[in-house]
Amino acid sequence: MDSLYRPQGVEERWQRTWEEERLYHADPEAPGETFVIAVPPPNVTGALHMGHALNGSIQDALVRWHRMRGFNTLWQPGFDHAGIATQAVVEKELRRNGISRLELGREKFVERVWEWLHEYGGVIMRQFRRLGCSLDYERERFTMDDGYVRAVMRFFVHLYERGWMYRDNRIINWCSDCRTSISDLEVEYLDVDDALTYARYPLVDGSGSITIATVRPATILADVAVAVHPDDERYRDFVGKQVVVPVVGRHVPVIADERVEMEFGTGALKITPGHDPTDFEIGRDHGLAELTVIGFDGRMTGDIPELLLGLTEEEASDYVVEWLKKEGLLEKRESYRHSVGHCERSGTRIQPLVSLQWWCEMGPMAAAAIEAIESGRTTFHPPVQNKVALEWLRSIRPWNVSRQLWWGHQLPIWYCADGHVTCAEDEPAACAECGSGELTRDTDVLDTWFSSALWPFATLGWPDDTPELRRWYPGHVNSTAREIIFLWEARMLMSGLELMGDIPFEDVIIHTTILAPDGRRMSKSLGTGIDPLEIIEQHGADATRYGLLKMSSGQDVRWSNGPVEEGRRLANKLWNASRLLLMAGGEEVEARPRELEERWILARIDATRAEVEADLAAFDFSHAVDRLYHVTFDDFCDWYLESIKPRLEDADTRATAFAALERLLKLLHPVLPHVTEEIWSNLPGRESRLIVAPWPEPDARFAADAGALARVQEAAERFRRSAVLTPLEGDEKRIFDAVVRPERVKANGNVDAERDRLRGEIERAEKMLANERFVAKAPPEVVDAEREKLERFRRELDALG
RNA sequence: GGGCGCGUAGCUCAGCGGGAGAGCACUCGCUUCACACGCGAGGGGUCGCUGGUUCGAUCCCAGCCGCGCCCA
Repeated sequence: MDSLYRPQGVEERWQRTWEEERLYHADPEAPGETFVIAVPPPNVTGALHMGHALNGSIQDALVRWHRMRGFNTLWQPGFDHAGIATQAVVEKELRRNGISRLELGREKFVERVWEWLHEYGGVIMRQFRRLGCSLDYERERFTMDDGYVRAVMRFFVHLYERGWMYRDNRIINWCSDCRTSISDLEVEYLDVDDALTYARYPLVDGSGSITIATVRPATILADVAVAVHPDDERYRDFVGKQVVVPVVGRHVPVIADERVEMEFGTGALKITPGHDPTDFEIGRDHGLAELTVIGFDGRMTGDIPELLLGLTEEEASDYVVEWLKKEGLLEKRESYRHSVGHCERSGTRIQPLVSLQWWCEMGPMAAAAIEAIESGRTTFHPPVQNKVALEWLRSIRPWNVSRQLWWGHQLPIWYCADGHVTCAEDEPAACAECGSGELTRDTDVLDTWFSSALWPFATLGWPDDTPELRRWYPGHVNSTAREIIFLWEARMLMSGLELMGDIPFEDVIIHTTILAPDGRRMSKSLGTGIDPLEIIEQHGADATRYGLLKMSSGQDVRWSNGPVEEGRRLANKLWNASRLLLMAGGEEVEARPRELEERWILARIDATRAEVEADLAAFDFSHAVDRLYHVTFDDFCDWYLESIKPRLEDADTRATAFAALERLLKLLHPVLPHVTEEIWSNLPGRESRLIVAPWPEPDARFAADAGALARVQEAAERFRRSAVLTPLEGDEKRIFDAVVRPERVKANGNVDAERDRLRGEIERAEKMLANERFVAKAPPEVVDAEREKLERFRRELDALG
């Protein structure tokens, strides 16, 4: 054994071994209480980033812990098909070869996507393996698998039959770059510097004009009204009158609506239901027309002057502003900074657009999810996230599920020539309404998250009644990043309750966000990302896992190498501690403590077991890992091993030491699986793997000795600090001599320094106890504790003479 | 605009009503027969600011100043 632990090679070897020996594999027939986590399905085109690595470390720690505890444990792997992202990647490749998607045609294009995926897709599962994640890779699922597609169709038809799926012309978020609608959750709001244009709309009766303010002059062409607040005195007389829309000359009414902000601009709002979400709502309530003048390609269209057709919005805006100026209707323009929706994938400014799309009514499903959270059947961690999830569910709006893409689950909707709608899982022979055999399928596909919502049970075979589904649904834990709650957890809850009649998981861990070292988000586009695989190469997967868990305290943290290096030192320390024992030899592994320090370390390890269990159960990984670090360095190495060194040739001592090490390795395994398995394999008489070794049972036999070294440790501290020897006897003296070896230590301090320290302590305690109000009002146990401390310090000072 | 959170040692972070902690970095001493990715010792903090509650506040409350996130 090398004196320096080198994870490279060791880790890959165990990763292969565990998987080849099928130790990651879950069997529905196997006994035991179940523990199930469905991995948040990563994007099939994606590569491992720090968030995945953190989430993988968290889930694997829980999974390994439960597996050791004898649970029937499933960690379900797989991918989602990432409609927009995948289509974009393949389109980009096509363009490099000078081919457009449209030239190729839908069928051929989809074939190309599959080819691309077979070649380049799914790398992330290899990367999860490299992190040591014990997913049941044999069960890998993809949201585009045949069986999964059937589940998605079943879900859609189910919702349709419930009356919750409908087609409607409503305002959507259109990305003219991706050429599809996107959901509200895929819109990212960014501050943008714009100009606010103040334009006068003359009254038709010639009695004056009303001035509106807009950041989008081009949309004036689609105006159908001007709205003012009903309480706004300035405009009271205008309500009910008609104004002339600039450029197009349309006569539109001035209406009153409470949604108008009196303080904004002039207090008069132009209403463009075709291109603004608020205007759309107002328009619907007032029965206004929904004109659109910007098309799916982002260019001007519709019933507008011919010379504007085909212009960009910006060009059209320039034209409108010039026109206003020429006509004397431009009051002013001023710079204006505001928040504007952008497509989170392409970065393009979102075009709100009225468009015919399929919608899902979410209210009833949300109500069930709300109940599940309120009743505590599903709990978010940290608890504040319960509120966040509830808030969103309570204000839920219809979900636009149509995407104008080719890659994804095509809607199970067919239209006949008369426009009748037939919804069916499989292609129907005839129109459900008129019997016509001439049917065309809706060309849209479903939002990727529509299929991900089924992940916890579609991966287990739903809608079939499979042994897996019966055994492993409902699952237990879901772990994710904060911004995914609404996209995924909320929807999995809703679909699980609706289709399975039960929650998909009991606990949702919303993990820490790891920021770049400078405090910005880690992002590929900003160039602030740190590649976890590089960290693994440098320090090992164990150290990386340790570091990530150490950083995972709940609060967002800036990435630093420190915690990872701490993990590397821990692995190295453990390795060398094991070397010491292995080099001493011995064939037995049995706890038969003869000496105080042996009972003490067994008690300390058992206490750590309880603490680590409590931490893991509370999803407090940072503290769990911290305890493991200190019990290994401080208790096991610095005190226990040092104190048994003089007796290492004794068989009982070695057998007990192996037993203690074995327990320590078990506690560390969920965090540092590789180095612990490697050491385990070198212990005498190993026939099974640590990964499936039983987690240590509670062992109270030595609990009474958990504090047995307190006096020795205090004496060591005093001696090292001031060279003052505390009189000790028996075991305490023997341990002190073995660990501290006072004969070899040159004193760093002196008796005077120790006296000064004790005098300071005494002064502080005396001052507190001299305060009558403290003695009268503080809880008696606090006062007593202070008195005891004072006595102890006085005793110690006396002992120094 | 609505909501949430954070400002603690040079750095990254714990602690959250009774003597300010960890890891790293720094200084000093150790070629101690497991480990220098080690062992031991040490320096370093008006716990963002201002008030309030309390016998006692880094911790609770209010306001302010910075920083960030989520949602619209």
